[in-house]
Amino acid sequence: MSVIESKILLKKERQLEIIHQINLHNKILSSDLSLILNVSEDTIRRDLNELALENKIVKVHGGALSKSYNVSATQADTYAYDEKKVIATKMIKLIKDGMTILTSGGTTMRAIANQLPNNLHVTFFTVSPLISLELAEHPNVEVIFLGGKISNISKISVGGEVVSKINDIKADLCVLGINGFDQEGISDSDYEVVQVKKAMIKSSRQVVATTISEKLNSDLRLRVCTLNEIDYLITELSPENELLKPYKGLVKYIL
Amino acid sequence: MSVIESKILLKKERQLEIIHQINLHNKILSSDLSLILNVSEDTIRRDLNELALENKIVKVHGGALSKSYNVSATQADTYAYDEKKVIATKMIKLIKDGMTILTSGGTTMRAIANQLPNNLHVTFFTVSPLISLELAEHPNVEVIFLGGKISNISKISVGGEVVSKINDIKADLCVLGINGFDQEGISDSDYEVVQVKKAMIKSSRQVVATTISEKLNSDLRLRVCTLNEIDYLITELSPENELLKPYKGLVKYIL
DNA sequence: GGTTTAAATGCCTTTTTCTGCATCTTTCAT
DNA sequence: ATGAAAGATGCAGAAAAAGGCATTTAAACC
Repeated sequence: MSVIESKILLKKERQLEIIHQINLHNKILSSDLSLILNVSEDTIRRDLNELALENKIVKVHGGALSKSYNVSATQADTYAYDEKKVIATKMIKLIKDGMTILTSGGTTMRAIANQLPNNLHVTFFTVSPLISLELAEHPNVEVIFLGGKISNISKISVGGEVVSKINDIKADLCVLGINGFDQEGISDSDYEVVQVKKAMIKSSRQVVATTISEKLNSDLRLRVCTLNEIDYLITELSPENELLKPYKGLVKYIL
Repeated sequence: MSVIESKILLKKERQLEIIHQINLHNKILSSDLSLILNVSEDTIRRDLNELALENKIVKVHGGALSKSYNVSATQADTYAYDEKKVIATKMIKLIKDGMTILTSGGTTMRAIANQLPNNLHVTFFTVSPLISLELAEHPNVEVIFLGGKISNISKISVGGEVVSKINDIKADLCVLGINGFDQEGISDSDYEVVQVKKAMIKSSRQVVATTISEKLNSDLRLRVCTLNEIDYLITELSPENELLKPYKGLVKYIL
């Protein structure tokens, strides 16, 4: 740790200290720096200007941010794609020839559909146009799309017709992409999506919840189901990971 | 760290956190962000506006959506895209507020869906996952997907269930993408697709056939309908073009 | 060491930015 | 169709940035 002495620092020293602080905290306020370094905010501002000009930091109103903190302009790719690929690999191990599988939408599900091996002979029921297309690329997969009104927000089909159609199905597996997950269970923020997911759970022998660990311990407005309704929880983490401890015993299997 | 440490965040930081939240949940409500980030909804709204302007997110009434809903194949590299855009422009002139429209799949239809002006209030019934997604981008369009088995080949839903569902609809307009077209009428090579298209024609007051001129004078194995069942023929050519002469009088309107 | 010179710093004033509030309009769901 | 929720807009106070100016400081030169 850098001890701040009352001694006066040279300009160069001070700027090094500023960079140090930013690397440490990813951000820093001009006012804090002024206090720490015992110079006026004007001086700090001038320092930050110089450092920004040298591309050492990112200057923002009120202070500065670390360069690494700043997201690249092109974040086009799916968020956390690597994590989702790990999840897909684990998920696919649960799928056996001849199964009937009910699935929702979401980018995690898309990764699963994408990674699916071509030799699997299974039937998928889905409410997501995107997933249906991804699945339809696999020659031995039968894809049934459960039609209905397409929600502008969630891009899956919703409404009474879908729900009643789901009720007529008896699936081996239900694979859910998750938005909110905590000790209380699965939650979501879209009323119509919740209705669909609830129906899917009810119509399946086993339920698999898939989510990247970041979504653990988040609670959204509407409840989809409780933890005891879930058979498998799949994240990109190893089952022994600390973050999964709270769910031990509450969910049958954690993969 | 995504953990909110200090109460006060810099504006840029806050916006990064917003993007993070959206990537995590695919969508987010302004009110939730206001709570999470401890600022007024006005500020959130301004942030969302900025981020939308930078094309980082998609803003909707009440919150924002993740931008990553794009389907792999981008529009621009579809075959004969320019021609299809011309067709789309002509086609869209036939659409009036309040209409119910029945559509098949195909890249021409996709161009139409893409070019659709945002102020149109119409209801689309479609059997194509791709078209449904494209249409769902338009806030004032209601999209109903007619579910069923997704054909691996044509990537639209087919089968008895779809056909009987179509029979229950009464649409103002049927917009067909065409594969084969000659003096005998419309033809196609996939049996299941033909069944669906036949049903669509039967359920619509008016039928619009759209095709690039390349497909004119081609005959495929299976007949979909004869020319007198078609109300409009739309190609990228001017109606006076030599290639369209053979169809004068056989089709009501050539655009 | 003393003087010169340029850089660095602090202070002040003027702009700009940010944010919340109030008001009015638009949109949405019932 | 109508009431409620969300959005847009203008305003004001607070905070931060920018630029000019004067003073101090550090270094360079003799």
